Amino acid sequence: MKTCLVWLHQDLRLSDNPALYHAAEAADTLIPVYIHAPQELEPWAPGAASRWWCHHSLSTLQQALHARGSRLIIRRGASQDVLQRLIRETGAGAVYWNHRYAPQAARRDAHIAAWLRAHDIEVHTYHGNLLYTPGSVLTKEHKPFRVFTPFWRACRQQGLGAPPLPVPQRLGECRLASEAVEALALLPDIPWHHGLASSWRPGEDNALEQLQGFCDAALAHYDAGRDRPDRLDTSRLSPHLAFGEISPRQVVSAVLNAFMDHATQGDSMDRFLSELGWREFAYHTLHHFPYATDTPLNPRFEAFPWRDDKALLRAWQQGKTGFPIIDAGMRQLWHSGWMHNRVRMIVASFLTKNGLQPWQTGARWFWDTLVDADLASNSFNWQWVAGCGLDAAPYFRIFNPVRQSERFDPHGDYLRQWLPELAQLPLPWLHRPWLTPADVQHACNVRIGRDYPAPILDLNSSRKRALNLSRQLPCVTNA
DNA sequence: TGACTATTCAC
DNA sequence: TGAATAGTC
Repeated sequence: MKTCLVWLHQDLRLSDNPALYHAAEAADTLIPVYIHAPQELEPWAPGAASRWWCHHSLSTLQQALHARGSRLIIRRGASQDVLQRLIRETGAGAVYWNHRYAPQAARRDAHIAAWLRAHDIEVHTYHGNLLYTPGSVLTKEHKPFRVFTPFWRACRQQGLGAPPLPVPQRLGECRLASEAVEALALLPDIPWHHGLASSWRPGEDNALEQLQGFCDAALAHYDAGRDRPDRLDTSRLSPHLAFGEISPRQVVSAVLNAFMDHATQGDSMDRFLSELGWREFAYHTLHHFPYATDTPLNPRFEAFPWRDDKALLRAWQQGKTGFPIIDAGMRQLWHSGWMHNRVRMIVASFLTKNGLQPWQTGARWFWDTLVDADLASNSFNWQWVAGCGLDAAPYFRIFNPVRQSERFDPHGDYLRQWLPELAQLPLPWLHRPWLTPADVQHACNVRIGRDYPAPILDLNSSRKRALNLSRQLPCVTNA
Protein backbone atom coordinates (compact mmCIF):
# COMPACT_ATOMS: atom_id res chain seq x y z
CA MET A 1 0.00 0.00 0.00
CA LYS A 2 1.58 3.20 -1.13
CA THR A 3 0.46 6.51 0.26
CA CYS A 4 1.43 9.70 -1.58
CA LEU A 5 1.05 13.31 -0.58
CA VAL A 6 0.40 15.91 -3.26
CA TRP A 7 1.55 19.25 -1.94
CA LEU A 8 -0.53 21.79 -3.81
CA HIS A 9 0.16 25.46 -3.81
CA GLN A 10 -0.30 27.64 -6.88
CA ASP A 11 -1.58 24.78 -8.96
CA LEU A 12 -5.16 24.66 -7.72
CA ARG A 13 -6.52 22.47 -10.50
CA LEU A 14 -7.24 18.83 -11.26
CA SER A 15 -6.57 18.83 -15.00
CA ASP A 16 -3.07 19.02 -16.47
CA ASN A 17 -1.61 18.90 -13.00
CA PRO A 18 1.48 16.70 -13.38
CA ALA A 19 2.12 16.31 -9.66
CA LEU A 20 -1.45 15.25 -9.02
CA TYR A 21 -1.59 13.08 -12.11
CA HIS A 22 1.59 11.14 -11.45
CA ALA A 23 0.85 10.77 -7.76
CA ALA A 24 -2.55 9.34 -8.61
CA GLU A 25 -0.90 6.85 -10.97
CA ALA A 26 1.53 5.72 -8.30
CA ALA A 27 -0.58 5.83 -5.17
CA ASP A 28 -2.98 3.47 -3.50
CA THR A 29 -3.89 6.31 -1.20
CA LEU A 30 -3.63 9.88 -2.41
CA ILE A 31 -3.63 12.85 -0.07
CA PRO A 32 -3.94 16.33 -1.60
CA VAL A 33 -2.55 18.88 0.86
CA TYR A 34 -2.59 22.65 0.90
CA ILE A 35 -0.38 24.26 3.51
CA HIS A 36 -1.09 27.85 4.48
CA ALA A 37 2.32 29.31 5.38
CA PRO A 38 2.43 32.93 4.24
CA GLN A 39 5.18 33.75 6.72
CA GLU A 40 7.55 31.61 4.65
CA LEU A 41 7.04 33.83 1.63
CA GLU A 42 7.93 37.13 3.30
CA PRO A 43 8.56 39.80 2.25
CA TRP A 44 6.26 38.73 -0.58
CA ALA A 45 3.44 37.05 1.28
CA PRO A 46 0.25 37.23 -0.79
CA GLY A 47 -1.54 40.57 -0.83
CA ALA A 48 -5.15 41.28 0.06
CA ALA A 49 -6.66 40.79 -3.41
CA SER A 50 -4.73 37.54 -3.90
CA ARG A 51 -5.94 36.25 -0.55
CA TRP A 52 -9.53 36.88 -1.59
CA TRP A 53 -8.98 34.89 -4.75
CA CYS A 54 -7.14 32.17 -2.88
CA HIS A 55 -10.06 31.72 -0.50
CA HIS A 56 -12.47 31.10 -3.36
CA SER A 57 -10.05 29.03 -5.36
CA LEU A 58 -9.45 26.73 -2.41
CA SER A 59 -13.18 26.42 -1.81
CA THR A 60 -13.87 25.37 -5.37
CA LEU A 61 -10.96 22.94 -5.40
CA GLN A 62 -12.25 21.48 -2.18
CA GLN A 63 -15.66 20.93 -3.78
CA ALA A 64 -14.16 19.48 -6.93
CA LEU A 65 -12.12 16.97 -4.97
CA HIS A 66 -15.07 16.15 -2.75
CA ALA A 67 -17.23 15.45 -5.81
CA ARG A 68 -14.66 12.84 -6.83
CA GLY A 69 -14.62 11.14 -3.46
CA SER A 70 -11.38 12.74 -2.36
CA ARG A 71 -10.71 15.64 -0.02
CA LEU A 72 -8.41 18.64 0.15
CA ILE A 73 -6.48 18.61 3.39
CA ILE A 74 -5.83 22.18 4.49
CA ARG A 75 -3.28 22.78 7.20
CA ARG A 76 -1.53 25.78 8.72
CA GLY A 77 2.00 26.16 10.05
CA ALA A 78 5.56 25.70 8.94
CA SER A 79 5.50 23.64 5.76
CA GLN A 80 8.15 21.19 6.90
CA ASP A 81 6.45 20.57 10.24
CA VAL A 82 3.10 20.03 8.59
CA LEU A 83 4.53 17.59 6.07
CA GLN A 84 6.43 15.74 8.78
CA ARG A 85 3.27 15.38 10.84
CA LEU A 86 1.26 14.22 7.84
CA ILE A 87 3.87 11.67 6.91
CA ARG A 88 3.84 10.34 10.43
CA GLU A 89 0.03 10.23 10.56
CA THR A 90 -0.39 8.53 7.21
CA GLY A 91 2.77 6.56 6.61
CA ALA A 92 3.20 8.35 3.30
CA GLY A 93 6.31 7.34 1.38
CA ALA A 94 6.32 10.00 -1.31
CA VAL A 95 5.58 13.68 -1.78
CA TYR A 96 4.67 15.16 -5.16
CA TRP A 97 4.51 18.81 -6.10
CA ASN A 98 4.80 21.24 -8.96
CA HIS A 99 7.71 23.66 -8.77
CA ARG A 100 7.20 27.05 -7.18
CA TYR A 101 9.42 29.80 -8.58
CA ALA A 102 9.17 32.72 -6.17
CA PRO A 103 12.66 32.87 -4.62
CA GLN A 104 11.49 32.34 -1.05
CA ALA A 105 9.29 29.41 -2.03
CA ALA A 106 11.91 27.86 -4.27
CA ARG A 107 14.51 28.01 -1.49
CA ARG A 108 12.11 26.51 1.02
CA ASP A 109 11.08 23.74 -1.37
CA ALA A 110 14.67 22.81 -2.16
CA HIS A 111 15.42 22.61 1.55
CA ILE A 112 12.37 20.47 2.23
CA ALA A 113 13.11 18.18 -0.72
CA ALA A 114 16.60 17.52 0.65
CA TRP A 115 15.20 16.89 4.09
CA LEU A 116 12.57 14.46 2.78
CA ARG A 117 15.11 12.53 0.74
CA ALA A 118 17.38 12.33 3.74
CA HIS A 119 14.50 10.63 5.53
CA ASP A 120 13.92 8.17 2.68
CA ILE A 121 10.77 9.85 1.47
CA GLU A 122 10.48 9.99 -2.31
CA VAL A 123 10.22 13.43 -3.83
CA HIS A 124 8.74 13.98 -7.29
CA THR A 125 8.55 17.48 -8.71
CA TYR A 126 7.28 18.82 -12.03
CA HIS A 127 7.26 22.04 -14.00
CA GLY A 128 3.52 22.10 -14.38
CA ASN A 129 3.00 25.84 -14.38
CA LEU A 130 5.41 26.82 -17.14
CA LEU A 131 5.89 25.80 -20.76
CA TYR A 132 9.68 25.62 -20.46
CA THR A 133 11.89 24.66 -17.55
CA PRO A 134 13.63 27.73 -16.09
CA GLY A 135 17.34 27.48 -16.64
CA SER A 136 16.96 25.23 -19.67
CA VAL A 137 16.62 28.01 -22.25
CA LEU A 138 20.05 29.58 -22.69
CA THR A 139 22.11 31.40 -25.28
CA LYS A 140 24.88 29.69 -27.19
CA GLU A 141 27.24 30.89 -24.46
CA HIS A 142 24.99 29.15 -21.93
CA LYS A 143 23.92 32.42 -20.43
CA PRO A 144 20.41 33.68 -19.70
CA PHE A 145 18.78 35.56 -22.55
CA ARG A 146 18.53 39.29 -21.94
CA VAL A 147 16.37 40.05 -24.99
CA PHE A 148 12.89 38.69 -25.48
CA THR A 149 12.78 37.90 -29.20
CA PRO A 150 15.73 35.50 -29.30
CA PHE A 151 14.58 34.00 -26.00
CA TRP A 152 11.15 33.25 -27.38
CA ARG A 153 12.58 31.98 -30.66
CA ALA A 154 14.76 29.55 -28.70
CA CYS A 155 11.69 28.45 -26.74
CA ARG A 156 9.58 27.93 -29.83
CA GLN A 157 12.34 25.83 -31.36
CA GLN A 158 11.83 23.38 -28.51
CA GLY A 159 8.19 23.05 -29.59
CA LEU A 160 5.11 23.90 -27.59
CA GLY A 161 5.33 20.85 -25.38
CA ALA A 162 3.26 17.79 -24.70
CA PRO A 163 -0.54 17.91 -24.75
CA PRO A 164 -2.21 18.61 -21.39
CA LEU A 165 -2.81 15.77 -18.97
CA PRO A 166 -6.36 14.75 -18.12
CA VAL A 167 -7.91 14.80 -14.66
CA PRO A 168 -6.68 11.66 -12.90
CA GLN A 169 -9.26 8.92 -13.20
CA ARG A 170 -8.86 7.65 -9.70
CA LEU A 171 -8.21 9.94 -6.80
CA GLY A 172 -9.32 7.53 -4.12
CA GLU A 173 -10.61 8.24 -0.68
CA CYS A 174 -9.03 10.46 1.87
CA ARG A 175 -10.28 10.55 5.41
CA LEU A 176 -7.91 12.90 7.13
CA ALA A 177 -9.21 15.92 8.95
CA SER A 178 -8.86 19.26 7.27
CA GLU A 179 -9.10 22.79 8.50
CA ALA A 180 -11.91 24.84 7.02
CA VAL A 181 -10.93 27.37 4.37
CA GLU A 182 -12.53 30.01 6.59
CA ALA A 183 -9.98 29.24 9.31
CA LEU A 184 -7.27 30.72 7.10
CA ALA A 185 -8.96 34.14 7.41
CA LEU A 186 -8.13 35.07 3.85
CA LEU A 187 -11.09 37.37 3.27
CA PRO A 188 -10.63 41.07 4.02
CA ASP A 189 -12.35 42.60 7.03
CA ILE A 190 -13.54 45.61 5.11
CA PRO A 191 -16.33 44.96 2.60
CA TRP A 192 -13.85 45.57 -0.19
CA HIS A 193 -14.42 42.27 -1.87
CA HIS A 194 -17.81 43.15 -3.34
CA GLY A 195 -16.08 44.65 -6.37
CA LEU A 196 -13.94 41.57 -6.71
CA ALA A 197 -16.92 39.25 -6.39
CA SER A 198 -18.85 41.10 -9.08
CA SER A 199 -15.85 41.02 -11.44
CA TRP A 200 -14.55 37.48 -11.13
CA ARG A 201 -15.43 33.84 -10.76
CA PRO A 202 -12.39 31.98 -9.40
CA GLY A 203 -11.96 28.26 -9.86
CA GLU A 204 -10.80 25.75 -12.42
CA ASP A 205 -14.15 25.27 -14.17
CA ASN A 206 -14.56 29.00 -14.63
CA ALA A 207 -10.98 29.30 -15.88
CA LEU A 208 -11.60 26.70 -18.56
CA GLU A 209 -14.85 28.38 -19.51
CA GLN A 210 -13.11 31.75 -19.71
CA LEU A 211 -10.42 30.25 -21.92
CA GLN A 212 -12.94 28.70 -24.27
CA GLY A 213 -14.96 31.90 -24.47
CA PHE A 214 -11.85 33.87 -25.31
CA CYS A 215 -10.79 31.44 -28.01
CA ASP A 216 -14.27 31.50 -29.55
CA ALA A 217 -14.64 35.28 -29.60
CA ALA A 218 -11.77 37.70 -28.98
CA LEU A 219 -8.74 35.64 -29.98
CA ALA A 220 -9.43 36.10 -33.70
CA HIS A 221 -8.82 39.85 -33.47
CA TYR A 222 -6.49 39.81 -30.47
CA ASP A 223 -3.67 41.56 -32.30
CA ALA A 224 -5.72 44.75 -32.60
CA GLY A 225 -8.20 44.31 -29.74
CA ARG A 226 -5.67 43.66 -27.00
CA ASP A 227 -4.71 47.32 -26.74
CA ARG A 228 -8.21 48.60 -26.14
CA PRO A 229 -9.13 48.96 -22.47
CA ASP A 230 -12.66 49.93 -23.49
CA ARG A 231 -13.26 46.44 -24.87
CA LEU A 232 -13.30 42.96 -23.37
CA ASP A 233 -10.82 41.69 -25.92
CA THR A 234 -8.11 40.37 -23.62
CA SER A 235 -8.21 36.86 -22.24
CA ARG A 236 -8.55 37.90 -18.58
CA LEU A 237 -6.91 34.60 -17.71
CA SER A 238 -4.15 36.16 -15.60
CA PRO A 239 -5.56 35.43 -12.13
CA HIS A 240 -6.50 31.90 -13.17
CA LEU A 241 -2.93 31.38 -14.38
CA ALA A 242 -1.46 33.01 -11.27
CA PHE A 243 -3.24 30.50 -9.04
CA GLY A 244 -2.65 27.62 -11.38
CA GLU A 245 -6.35 27.04 -11.92
CA ILE A 246 -5.32 26.56 -15.50
CA SER A 247 -1.92 25.69 -16.95
CA PRO A 248 -0.14 27.52 -19.77
CA ARG A 249 -0.11 24.23 -21.67
CA GLN A 250 -3.90 24.12 -21.55
CA VAL A 251 -4.00 27.69 -22.83
CA VAL A 252 -1.64 26.88 -25.68
CA SER A 253 -3.58 23.77 -26.56
CA ALA A 254 -6.90 25.63 -26.72
CA VAL A 255 -5.38 28.43 -28.79
CA LEU A 256 -3.90 25.98 -31.29
CA ASN A 257 -7.25 24.21 -31.57
CA ALA A 258 -9.01 27.49 -32.22
CA PHE A 259 -6.46 28.23 -34.90
CA MET A 260 -7.15 24.91 -36.63
CA ASP A 261 -10.92 25.11 -36.29
CA HIS A 262 -11.77 28.62 -37.35
CA ALA A 263 -10.04 31.37 -39.20
CA THR A 264 -8.05 32.81 -36.32
CA GLN A 265 -5.41 35.06 -37.82
CA GLY A 266 -1.90 33.73 -37.42
CA ASP A 267 -0.87 37.24 -36.34
CA SER A 268 -3.33 37.20 -33.49
CA MET A 269 -2.36 33.72 -32.39
CA ASP A 270 1.36 34.49 -32.44
CA ARG A 271 0.78 37.72 -30.57
CA PHE A 272 -1.22 35.96 -27.89
CA LEU A 273 1.31 33.15 -27.59
CA SER A 274 4.08 35.71 -27.27
CA GLU A 275 2.26 37.15 -24.25
CA LEU A 276 2.62 33.72 -22.67
CA GLY A 277 6.22 34.00 -23.83
CA TRP A 278 6.69 37.17 -21.78
CA ARG A 279 5.33 35.27 -18.80
CA GLU A 280 7.94 32.57 -19.39
CA PHE A 281 10.64 35.21 -19.85
CA ALA A 282 9.70 36.78 -16.52
CA TYR A 283 9.86 33.44 -14.69
CA HIS A 284 13.14 32.43 -16.31
CA THR A 285 14.59 35.83 -15.46
CA LEU A 286 13.56 35.52 -11.83
CA HIS A 287 15.09 32.05 -11.75
CA HIS A 288 18.44 33.42 -12.90
CA PHE A 289 18.24 36.68 -10.93
CA PRO A 290 16.22 36.05 -7.77
CA TYR A 291 17.07 39.53 -6.48
CA ALA A 292 15.03 41.06 -9.32
CA THR A 293 11.99 41.46 -7.10
CA ASP A 294 13.69 44.36 -5.33
CA THR A 295 16.89 45.27 -7.18
CA PRO A 296 17.22 46.70 -10.69
CA LEU A 297 18.53 44.22 -13.25
CA ASN A 298 20.46 47.05 -14.85
CA PRO A 299 22.97 48.17 -12.19
CA ARG A 300 23.11 51.68 -13.66
CA PHE A 301 19.78 52.28 -11.97
CA GLU A 302 21.09 51.65 -8.47
CA ALA A 303 22.11 55.30 -8.53
CA PHE A 304 18.85 56.68 -9.89
CA PRO A 305 17.60 59.55 -7.70
CA TRP A 306 14.05 58.38 -7.07
CA ARG A 307 11.93 60.74 -5.00
CA ASP A 308 9.73 59.96 -2.04
CA ASP A 309 6.51 61.91 -2.54
CA LYS A 310 3.80 60.53 -0.27
CA ALA A 311 1.11 62.87 -1.59
CA LEU A 312 1.79 61.93 -5.18
CA LEU A 313 1.84 58.24 -4.35
CA ARG A 314 -1.44 58.54 -2.52
CA ALA A 315 -3.09 60.41 -5.38
CA TRP A 316 -1.90 57.72 -7.77
CA GLN A 317 -3.13 54.89 -5.56
CA GLN A 318 -6.53 56.49 -5.09
CA GLY A 319 -7.02 57.44 -8.72
CA LYS A 320 -6.96 61.17 -8.02
CA THR A 321 -4.09 62.41 -10.16
CA GLY A 322 -6.24 64.55 -12.44
CA PHE A 323 -5.28 62.49 -15.51
CA PRO A 324 -8.34 60.47 -16.53
CA ILE A 325 -6.61 57.44 -18.01
CA ILE A 326 -4.42 57.10 -14.90
CA ASP A 327 -7.33 57.55 -12.52
CA ALA A 328 -9.61 55.22 -14.46
CA GLY A 329 -6.95 52.51 -14.37
CA MET A 330 -6.18 52.91 -10.69
CA ARG A 331 -9.87 52.83 -9.81
CA GLN A 332 -10.42 49.79 -11.98
CA LEU A 333 -7.57 48.16 -10.05
CA TRP A 334 -8.98 49.06 -6.67
CA HIS A 335 -12.50 48.03 -7.58
CA SER A 336 -11.88 44.85 -9.54
CA GLY A 337 -8.37 43.76 -8.57
CA TRP A 338 -7.29 43.98 -12.18
CA MET A 339 -6.24 46.51 -14.78
CA HIS A 340 -5.98 46.32 -18.53
CA ASN A 341 -2.38 45.69 -19.57
CA ARG A 342 -2.09 48.79 -21.73
CA VAL A 343 -3.26 50.90 -18.80
CA ARG A 344 -0.81 49.16 -16.46
CA MET A 345 2.01 50.42 -18.66
CA ILE A 346 0.59 53.93 -18.70
CA VAL A 347 0.10 54.22 -14.93
CA ALA A 348 3.51 52.66 -14.29
CA SER A 349 5.23 55.06 -16.65
CA PHE A 350 3.41 57.94 -14.96
CA LEU A 351 4.46 56.90 -11.44
CA THR A 352 8.08 56.13 -12.22
CA LYS A 353 8.90 58.70 -14.89
CA ASN A 354 6.61 61.68 -14.45
CA GLY A 355 6.34 61.07 -10.70
CA LEU A 356 9.91 59.76 -10.12
CA GLN A 357 8.66 57.28 -7.53
CA PRO A 358 10.68 54.05 -7.29
CA TRP A 359 9.30 51.18 -9.34
CA GLN A 360 9.41 49.02 -6.22
CA THR A 361 6.74 51.25 -4.66
CA GLY A 362 4.44 50.73 -7.61
CA ALA A 363 5.19 47.01 -7.71
CA ARG A 364 4.26 46.74 -4.03
CA TRP A 365 0.90 48.45 -4.56
CA PHE A 366 0.11 46.17 -7.48
CA TRP A 367 1.18 43.21 -5.39
CA ASP A 368 -1.39 44.05 -2.76
CA THR A 369 -4.27 45.02 -5.05
CA LEU A 370 -4.06 42.69 -8.07
CA VAL A 371 -5.95 39.41 -8.05
CA ASP A 372 -3.42 38.20 -10.61
CA ALA A 373 -0.39 39.31 -8.55
CA ASP A 374 2.48 37.17 -9.77
CA LEU A 375 5.92 37.85 -8.35
CA ALA A 376 7.80 37.05 -11.55
CA SER A 377 5.58 39.00 -13.94
CA ASN A 378 4.99 41.91 -11.59
CA SER A 379 8.67 42.52 -10.80
CA PHE A 380 9.72 41.97 -14.38
CA ASN A 381 7.16 44.31 -15.87
CA TRP A 382 7.75 47.11 -13.37
CA GLN A 383 11.44 46.92 -14.14
CA TRP A 384 10.60 46.92 -17.83
CA VAL A 385 8.58 50.12 -17.60
CA ALA A 386 11.07 51.84 -15.33
CA GLY A 387 13.78 51.13 -17.89
CA CYS A 388 16.02 49.02 -15.65
CA GLY A 389 14.74 45.59 -16.71
CA LEU A 390 15.75 43.13 -19.40
CA ASP A 391 14.89 44.20 -22.96
CA ALA A 392 13.35 47.17 -21.23
CA ALA A 393 11.61 50.21 -22.55
CA PRO A 394 14.44 52.71 -23.22
CA TYR A 395 14.63 55.47 -20.67
CA PHE A 396 13.32 57.97 -23.20
CA ARG A 397 10.10 56.08 -23.76
CA ILE A 398 7.73 58.03 -21.60
CA PHE A 399 4.02 57.59 -22.14
CA ASN A 400 1.90 60.68 -22.47
CA PRO A 401 -1.31 59.75 -20.65
CA VAL A 402 -3.40 62.08 -22.80
CA ARG A 403 -2.12 60.75 -26.11
CA GLN A 404 -2.41 57.16 -24.93
CA SER A 405 -5.93 57.82 -23.75
CA GLU A 406 -6.95 59.27 -27.10
CA ARG A 407 -5.35 56.46 -29.04
CA PHE A 408 -6.60 53.50 -27.05
CA ASP A 409 -9.88 54.76 -25.61
CA PRO A 410 -10.97 56.84 -28.60
CA HIS A 411 -14.62 57.13 -27.55
CA GLY A 412 -13.85 57.63 -23.87
CA ASP A 413 -15.97 54.64 -22.88
CA TYR A 414 -13.34 53.30 -20.49
CA LEU A 415 -12.92 56.72 -18.87
CA ARG A 416 -16.65 57.19 -18.43
CA GLN A 417 -17.04 53.75 -16.91
CA TRP A 418 -14.58 54.46 -14.11
CA LEU A 419 -14.92 58.23 -13.71
CA PRO A 420 -18.63 58.91 -13.31
CA GLU A 421 -17.96 62.52 -12.27
CA LEU A 422 -16.61 63.16 -15.78
CA ALA A 423 -19.19 61.12 -17.63
CA GLN A 424 -20.94 64.12 -19.13
CA LEU A 425 -17.82 65.78 -20.50
CA PRO A 426 -17.68 65.74 -24.30
CA LEU A 427 -14.80 64.21 -26.12
CA PRO A 428 -11.85 66.39 -26.59
CA TRP A 429 -12.14 67.52 -22.96
CA LEU A 430 -12.75 64.11 -21.42
CA HIS A 431 -9.11 63.20 -22.06
CA ARG A 432 -7.85 66.53 -20.67
CA PRO A 433 -10.48 67.83 -18.26
CA TRP A 434 -8.32 70.63 -16.84
CA LEU A 435 -8.50 72.44 -20.19
CA THR A 436 -12.29 72.31 -20.32
CA PRO A 437 -13.76 75.82 -20.76
CA ALA A 438 -15.72 77.04 -17.74
CA ASP A 439 -19.05 77.12 -19.57
CA VAL A 440 -18.61 73.51 -20.71
CA GLN A 441 -17.74 72.45 -17.16
CA HIS A 442 -20.87 74.20 -15.94
CA ALA A 443 -23.06 72.58 -18.58
CA CYS A 444 -21.61 69.15 -17.71
CA ASN A 445 -22.16 69.49 -13.98
CA VAL A 446 -18.51 69.20 -13.11
CA ARG A 447 -15.99 71.66 -11.80
CA ILE A 448 -12.37 70.65 -12.21
CA GLY A 449 -10.55 71.17 -8.95
CA ARG A 450 -13.70 70.49 -6.95
CA ASP A 451 -15.48 67.42 -8.35
CA TYR A 452 -12.43 66.03 -10.09
CA PRO A 453 -8.82 66.91 -9.25
CA ALA A 454 -6.70 69.31 -11.21
CA PRO A 455 -3.52 67.62 -12.52
CA ILE A 456 -1.02 66.88 -9.75
CA LEU A 457 1.93 67.52 -12.04
CA ASP A 458 2.88 69.11 -15.33
CA LEU A 459 3.38 66.51 -18.06
CA ASN A 460 5.81 68.55 -20.06
CA SER A 461 8.24 69.60 -17.36
CA SER A 462 8.10 66.26 -15.52
CA ARG A 463 8.91 64.50 -18.78
CA LYS A 464 11.94 66.68 -19.34
CA ARG A 465 13.03 66.20 -15.75
CA ALA A 466 12.93 62.42 -16.15
CA LEU A 467 14.84 62.58 -19.42
CA ASN A 468 17.56 64.71 -17.86
CA LEU A 469 17.94 62.44 -14.85
CA SER A 470 18.09 59.34 -17.03
CA ARG A 471 20.72 60.87 -19.24
CA GLN A 472 22.88 61.56 -16.22
CA LEU A 473 22.94 57.91 -15.11
CA PRO A 474 26.48 56.67 -14.70
CA CYS A 475 27.81 54.21 -17.21
CA VAL A 476 28.37 50.82 -15.62
CA THR A 477 29.81 48.23 -17.93
CA ASN A 478 27.98 44.99 -17.57
CA ALA A 479 30.74 42.46 -17.91
C1' DT B 1 4.52 47.64 -26.63
C1' DG B 2 6.79 56.70 -27.55
C1' DA B 3 6.64 61.52 -27.90
C1' DC B 4 8.26 65.68 -29.49
C1' DT B 5 10.11 68.68 -32.97
C1' DA B 6 11.86 70.28 -37.28
C1' DT B 7 11.47 69.68 -41.97
C1' DT B 8 9.41 68.66 -46.32
C1' DC B 9 5.83 68.54 -49.58
C1' DA B 10 1.17 69.06 -51.23
C1' DC B 11 -2.33 71.87 -51.36
C1' DT C 1 -2.01 74.92 -43.12
C1' DG C 2 -1.78 70.07 -42.35
C1' DA C 3 -0.08 65.41 -43.24
C1' DA C 4 3.90 62.64 -43.62
C1' DT C 5 8.62 61.77 -42.40
C1' DA C 6 13.14 61.78 -40.07
C1' DG C 7 16.00 62.65 -36.21
C1' DT C 8 16.43 63.04 -31.24
C1' DC C 9 15.87 62.08 -26.46
